[in-house]
Amino acid sequence: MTQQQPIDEWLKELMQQDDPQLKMTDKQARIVAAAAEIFARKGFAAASTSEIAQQAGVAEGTIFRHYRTKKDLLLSIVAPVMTRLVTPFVLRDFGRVFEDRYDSFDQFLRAVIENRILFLKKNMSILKIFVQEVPFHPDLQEQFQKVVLKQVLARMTVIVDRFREDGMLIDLPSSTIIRLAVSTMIGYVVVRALYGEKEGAEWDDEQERQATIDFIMRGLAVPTP
Amino acid sequence: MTQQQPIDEWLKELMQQDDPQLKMTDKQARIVAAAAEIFARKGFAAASTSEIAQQAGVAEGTIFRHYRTKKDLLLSIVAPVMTRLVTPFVLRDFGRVFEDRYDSFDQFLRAVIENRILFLKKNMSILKIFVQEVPFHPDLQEQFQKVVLKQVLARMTVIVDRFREDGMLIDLPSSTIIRLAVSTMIGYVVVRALYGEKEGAEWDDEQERQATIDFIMRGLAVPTP
DNA sequence: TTGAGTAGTGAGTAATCACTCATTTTTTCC
DNA sequence: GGAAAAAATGAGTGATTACTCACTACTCAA
Repeated sequence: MTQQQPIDEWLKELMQQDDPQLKMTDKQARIVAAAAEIFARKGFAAASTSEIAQQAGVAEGTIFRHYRTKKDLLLSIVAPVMTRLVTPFVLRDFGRVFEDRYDSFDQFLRAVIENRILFLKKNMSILKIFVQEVPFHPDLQEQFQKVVLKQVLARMTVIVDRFREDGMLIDLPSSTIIRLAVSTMIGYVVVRALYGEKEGAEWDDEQERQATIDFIMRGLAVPTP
Repeated sequence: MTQQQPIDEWLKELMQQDDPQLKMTDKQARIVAAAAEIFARKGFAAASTSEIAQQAGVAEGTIFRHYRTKKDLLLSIVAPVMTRLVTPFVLRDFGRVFEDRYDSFDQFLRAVIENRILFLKKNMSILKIFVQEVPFHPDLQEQFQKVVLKQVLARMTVIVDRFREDGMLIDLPSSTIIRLAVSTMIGYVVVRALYGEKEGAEWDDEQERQATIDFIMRGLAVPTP
């Protein structure tokens, strides 16, 4: 199964935590892995704790020894992904990006796209769970808005402002520029995930990626009169 | 509640059906309305038939007199929206569009965008249910792929091919052009739905719409060397 | 070796689930 | 107005739900 691998990869990190408070027993890790797989496949509401326990090879009571409620289990899987989503944007190192490292917007775009694609590959199923459950959990929405949206938007606004002031971007509100660029990138990522990685698909990834970046760049370039 | 209105509007059409086989009793209509509201708010799996019956002011047994299972009820709400999604694309009248009516791609884009925005306003909550449930119902996925995707894609490919041959679009695969244009439009629609119609939002709809169309046009125009 | 603390268990709980069906109410049509 | 048909009812069904708890198994420091 294609979903197993990224979960394992992500789990490995969780289990190798040095902080003893976050350290997991073997059975706890199997619970999280089983829950993640079943949540992704059936959705949170349709997933039963008994099925999770069975798939994890664990007694049902064991789940509730580690997580007070089923929702706690969901949050323990889904919440960490949010901070991991923001991480590259708040990193000092990434902050330098828009000061002097990249001198063209499309270089910057390509860096972001490549960085986030790697992230997606490792966190696909957990992100799927997150996207599926956000509409039904106001606390998740709130957390996402405060932790992710605000931070990332603030950082990106700074970048866009700088490029616009340098005459490398069209004169539109930063929010509009970000919306256009981000929705185009999300479209690329979603189509790629849906049709790009199937067997009989004709999807030249590098070509599509380049076309996407070029499209954004032409759309956001200062019009030459 | 903002969700009530579009449901009612859509229900009115259902109830005014002339085909006696599709005619609904008053109570059946109330069941569908209640189900749509609760499915949208809590998700299909978390919605209970008893709650639907209560909100509809109907005995629980009445639901199962009209719908064999809870899933049948879901499908009766969600399936019709798919054909309504395709309708404008297979309409004769719309077919003429790309023969001689519109002579520029951005005129065509604006027509599509305006047409589909009207559709969205009337079918918001049902579309929300559809998007939320598609991942968990393979039969819905299959139906969507066959009924919507194939038809709409085929039609759009013809349009794009014609505009490209007339030298009005960049030389990229039609599928790529469609992906870029559609994902940008979806981004506009989604952001508009999330942040555009709130109270304290600064969202100049006409300006954003024009910026979006312009962005697509610049991105897809033949590059002038 | 012992004892304290943690991890794991699985039968048991009340509540809720989708769905049934015998019965009653309403509508239809002559 | 009365009989046949259709619509609606709600108590009842067994299955399943998330979660509890008394108990056992294991780990590890003293």
